[in-house]
Amino acid sequence: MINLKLPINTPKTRLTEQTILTLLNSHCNTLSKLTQIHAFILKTGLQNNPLILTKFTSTSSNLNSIHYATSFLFPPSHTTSTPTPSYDAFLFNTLIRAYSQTRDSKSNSFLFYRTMLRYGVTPNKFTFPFVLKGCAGIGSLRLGKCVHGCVVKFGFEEDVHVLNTLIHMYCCLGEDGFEFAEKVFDDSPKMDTVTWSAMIAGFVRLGCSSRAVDLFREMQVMGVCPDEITMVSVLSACADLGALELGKWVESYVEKKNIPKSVELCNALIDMFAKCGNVDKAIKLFRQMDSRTIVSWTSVIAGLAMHGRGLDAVSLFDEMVENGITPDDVAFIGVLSACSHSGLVDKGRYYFGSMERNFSIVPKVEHYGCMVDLLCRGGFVKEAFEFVQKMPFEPNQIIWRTIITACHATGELKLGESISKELIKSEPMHESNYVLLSNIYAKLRQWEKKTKVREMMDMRGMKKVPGSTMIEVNNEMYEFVAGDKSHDQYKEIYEMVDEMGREIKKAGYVPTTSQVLLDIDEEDKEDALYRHSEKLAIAFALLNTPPGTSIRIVKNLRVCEDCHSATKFISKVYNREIVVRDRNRFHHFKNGLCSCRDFW
DNA sequence: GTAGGGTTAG
Repeated sequence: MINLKLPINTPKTRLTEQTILTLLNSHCNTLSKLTQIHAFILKTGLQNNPLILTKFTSTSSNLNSIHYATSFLFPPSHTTSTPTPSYDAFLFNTLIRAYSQTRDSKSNSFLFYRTMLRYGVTPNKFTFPFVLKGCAGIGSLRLGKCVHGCVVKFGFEEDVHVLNTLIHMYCCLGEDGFEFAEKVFDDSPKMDTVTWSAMIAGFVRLGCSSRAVDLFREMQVMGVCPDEITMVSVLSACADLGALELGKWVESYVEKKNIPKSVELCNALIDMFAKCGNVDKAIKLFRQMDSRTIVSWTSVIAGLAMHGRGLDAVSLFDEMVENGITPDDVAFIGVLSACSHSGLVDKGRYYFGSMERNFSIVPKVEHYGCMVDLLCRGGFVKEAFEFVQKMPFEPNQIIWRTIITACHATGELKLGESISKELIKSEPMHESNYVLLSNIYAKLRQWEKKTKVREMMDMRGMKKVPGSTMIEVNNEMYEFVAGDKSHDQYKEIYEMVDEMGREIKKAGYVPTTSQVLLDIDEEDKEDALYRHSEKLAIAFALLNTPPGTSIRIVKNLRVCEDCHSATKFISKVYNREIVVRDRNRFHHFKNGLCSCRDFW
């Protein structure tokens, strides 16, 4: 209980006001203390004091206390025997800001902006950045445009803070919103570091990382200095592209320009190195950090998971817990996927169980998804199926696709067929559902049915996402698709591919033609395999990089069985370490072996 | 009392 003794002989109201403000400054970190202070405020009759109202709102840092503060400000009508308090813009701004900073209640920002107008309070220049930040989390373009209209109506369309948040908000509203972000950006009368950062981050969020990098270069040409926040987004873009050389350049740029290495920047560096194939460097940076957050730990754990270093990931997770860091739901996704990629079925079961038992974290659908994947890859397809039927959620599309992939791999083709058909019914515009069904028919050698699936896709105007491989050579990113002839060097590349084929065959490579899901003869199948984008990229790398150096490539889909086998031989015959990032994980090929131990 | 950033199952 808070002990309050009021000194004698002081003007009572003034003194009480100060006491409450002091209390709010020092005792506001939990809901129960806030409740006690509230009781005290009611006792003193100061519940309408504007200073106290604002302080009470601004000190409510977690969601429960914000809700509590709200119910204090806007009590249910039957309890309002006291006169209506005097609300001002400052008070509303405080409340709107509090909600804009929450994870799941951002929409209340807009709600209280409306309440503000209803109470006849005019928004000021601080109001809109908060409201717009809230709107960014709601995801409605219509609402966003409506608030944009309000910005204009109240005459804040030239305020640089407002403009920057406007760009940010539109960037959070998907492709449709993005057009408006670009328009605001292009028309901006004042552009500062934040304006550019917001737009660069927007490109990354939309998955247009190379355009984000282009914009960063443009920013430099325009003479605007990037800061640590800009660099975080640029590093995200590098991570997404798998552009290690560019990422390293960013790291040295940060050093050279003395850009402060915030925790977030270090986390972004860790993530970049892990996603660009150098997880050891990520660990090194992590160990050098003075202070780490849960995100730092999770980034390394997820990085190790991606590289198939499950045991390292698990021991880092344990080390984190031993260090008194409470894992959150994201950290569990990291450790569970680590178990999954390394076949650590029992460990995965243990961590899943410990979520609620030891940390009171209720597993979300993603965690169940990890478990399904873990069981499927571990060969327990039947158990995975039972697990899905018992789980407290409706399984989502991702979970069904995991099971179908497992059915394909383990030969449970009839089961895979029936689930795929159901999936197509429920989600007819998702092309990968058709691809899965078509692959199953290919494995069953039912060419007619397979053709029908493809026809169905054509009829609905859908196309299979083409496989593509990216490679960074001399700080440039090159992209290859199957059968690509757009490159200047294409003749040499195809000659190299032929040579590679001859050399690895001598070493014992046998093409895995069953993977080619077309009804064509074996020789043509072999030809189709040689045109795969990853083989073209590797040939390109062999031609354009010094002997003995490692080759890093990034594939947009999962690496196919034949390319996996061929790459093992190439690594041996040409004495190259080849690091392949596919859609799900990394493969480190060295001396004829792969780090995934053919388990992926 | 204002804006932009880091980890997330296949």
